Amino acid sequence: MDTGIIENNKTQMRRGVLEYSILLILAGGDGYASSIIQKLKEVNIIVAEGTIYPLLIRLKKLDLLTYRWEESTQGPPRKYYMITDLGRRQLEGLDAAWDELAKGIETIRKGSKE
Amino acid sequence: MDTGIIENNKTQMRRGVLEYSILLILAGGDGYASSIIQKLKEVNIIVAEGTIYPLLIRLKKLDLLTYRWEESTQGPPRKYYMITDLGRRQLEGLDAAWDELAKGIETIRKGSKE
DNA sequence: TTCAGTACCTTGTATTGCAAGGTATTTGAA
DNA sequence: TTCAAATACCTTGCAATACAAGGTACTGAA
Repeated sequence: MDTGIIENNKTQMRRGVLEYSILLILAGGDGYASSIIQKLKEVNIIVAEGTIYPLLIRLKKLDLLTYRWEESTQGPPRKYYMITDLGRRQLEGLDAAWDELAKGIETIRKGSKE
Repeated sequence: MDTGIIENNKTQMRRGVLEYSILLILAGGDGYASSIIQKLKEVNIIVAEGTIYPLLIRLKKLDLLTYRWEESTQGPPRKYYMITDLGRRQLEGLDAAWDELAKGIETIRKGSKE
């Protein structure tokens, strides 16, 4: 595996915000694994299947998500995930955590250019 | 160990940007472990010693940092780390990676509020 | 019946933040 | 001199987790 420093760090950065991103996406509408991956890809956050499935299961176990099965006209049934009330509440905390982090980085960034 | 979902996620978010933050700080002036921890704390990025030492060693091995010893008037000598030319070049890539991620999150965020 | 497309999921590995614990130097008070 | 506190340095082991790789199952068309 290659993993330049940058590539590796992108993975690390992604790591921190994946759960947050998924909750954000589902707060905007229900989705199933592949559709979530697709939405993330659209904003250049690339995630593998092997990452997303365990993550959805974890969030479900924490009662931040639930799901329902839904038939598809194109292939096997889909597991549509929905955010719960608890999930929405936690999402507020994550919003705040992200804001704080982004602000922190901005501050350091400005300081390093004086 | 407690680890609410939020607390845990803060750790995860931090994880992704630690190397980046350290390089940013050192791009703004040399520093030693404790002074770096202090600067991070000032922007609410809390890091333990056990995190920072291995990280500095790793960045040194990658030639993104070097160091010099310097006497202190207050305690034992300090290992002052300095960013290298290679480090500065990599930092540009990390800047871009961060911008991309932050933009991605912003986009999802807006989408989830329609 | 076979194949392609889509969806689901699991296992094993590598990375890495952090708690906990340890060593060494300096200073100053007893 | 001796000891404690403050300040540095560093290492070990654990837990969390992204991902590559590999697997199962359903549908519809050739």
